[in-house]
Amino acid sequence: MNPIANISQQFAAHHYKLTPQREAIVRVLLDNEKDHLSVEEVYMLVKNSYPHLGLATVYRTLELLCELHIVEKMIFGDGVARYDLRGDDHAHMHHHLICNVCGRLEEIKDDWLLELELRLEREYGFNVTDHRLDFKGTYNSCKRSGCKGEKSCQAVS
Amino acid sequence: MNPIANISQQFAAHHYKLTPQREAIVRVLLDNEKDHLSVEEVYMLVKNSYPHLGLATVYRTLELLCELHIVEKMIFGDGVARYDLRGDDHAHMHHHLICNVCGRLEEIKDDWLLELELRLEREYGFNVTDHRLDFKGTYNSCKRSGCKGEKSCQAVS
DNA sequence: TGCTTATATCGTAACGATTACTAATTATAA
DNA sequence: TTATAATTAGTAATCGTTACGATATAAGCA
Repeated sequence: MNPIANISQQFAAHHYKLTPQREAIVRVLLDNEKDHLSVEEVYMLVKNSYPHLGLATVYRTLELLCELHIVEKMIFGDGVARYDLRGDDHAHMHHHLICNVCGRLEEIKDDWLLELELRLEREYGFNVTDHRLDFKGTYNSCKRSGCKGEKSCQAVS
Repeated sequence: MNPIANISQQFAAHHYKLTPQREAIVRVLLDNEKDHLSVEEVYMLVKNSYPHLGLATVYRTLELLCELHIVEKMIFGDGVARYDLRGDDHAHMHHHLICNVCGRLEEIKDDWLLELELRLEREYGFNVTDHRLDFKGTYNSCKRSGCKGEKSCQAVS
């Protein structure tokens, strides 16, 4: 199914409307599916198709999309929240490689932790609904070419 | 070695001084080693032993401790940064279980990912210096007793 | 078609965590 | 002691985010 129609249905199912503003925001997310956009980035991009749209609407719409589980909010510790469309296929598998040198953020679509989740269930009585795994380190290619300086003291995510 | 003396040495080694204010803050961290305190929490606690201490000093000191790798800054997405003493033994193994129901945060001191890190080195040319793994889910005990309502839409960390 | 009510938007003010800045204080060194 | 550097306190400024009041749009109904 056409993703916009699909999302429109999800809105309707929860008695929300897919207004032109909301649709413009969703299209930006669809067009940048690979990225983890911040609110400000979405705001800048959506201005191209809908110049009049307000910042507060972006905040509200992203929160709504999050509530409907269409996007996911992620906090990487860089001071801004980032949002990501969650494809139906890999519902909750968020593995990231974050490079100390160039700051690049690679997403890995692979579930490496199923076995661990079973273990948590057994040993801790903890039923996992979501997980997130971030690796901080250096790409060998970056180390050789030395693109940029290292970032300051920061948590992994 | 006495932890305060140890930390004092690390300060000296980097041409910093362990002032009374800094020591008071470090003691609060030592006394609450199990918790992940926010700046505000440290501030409140340190007021007991050093009532005159200013908030900015807490910020500065925690940043300094972070720079010296004595504490680690963590962003859990609840709007505040949290800090944790990093014991010498488990330098960078941060696994958390975050309960949807009661909000409890359990830390797991165990390195489950050594094999994965080797794989990243081989397959991605990525050398891991740090990682973090958060599981969001429900303790079976909480599910049964139903302590509190579920939190709003939030990222794992 | 009009009237009513609910929903959504806009722009901006308020908020809260963090950072930056200035003056005052303390330690260090000559 | 005097000069210099490091540290602190207090507060103003910053910045991402949220809340608010007024306006606009859509839906329901006579």
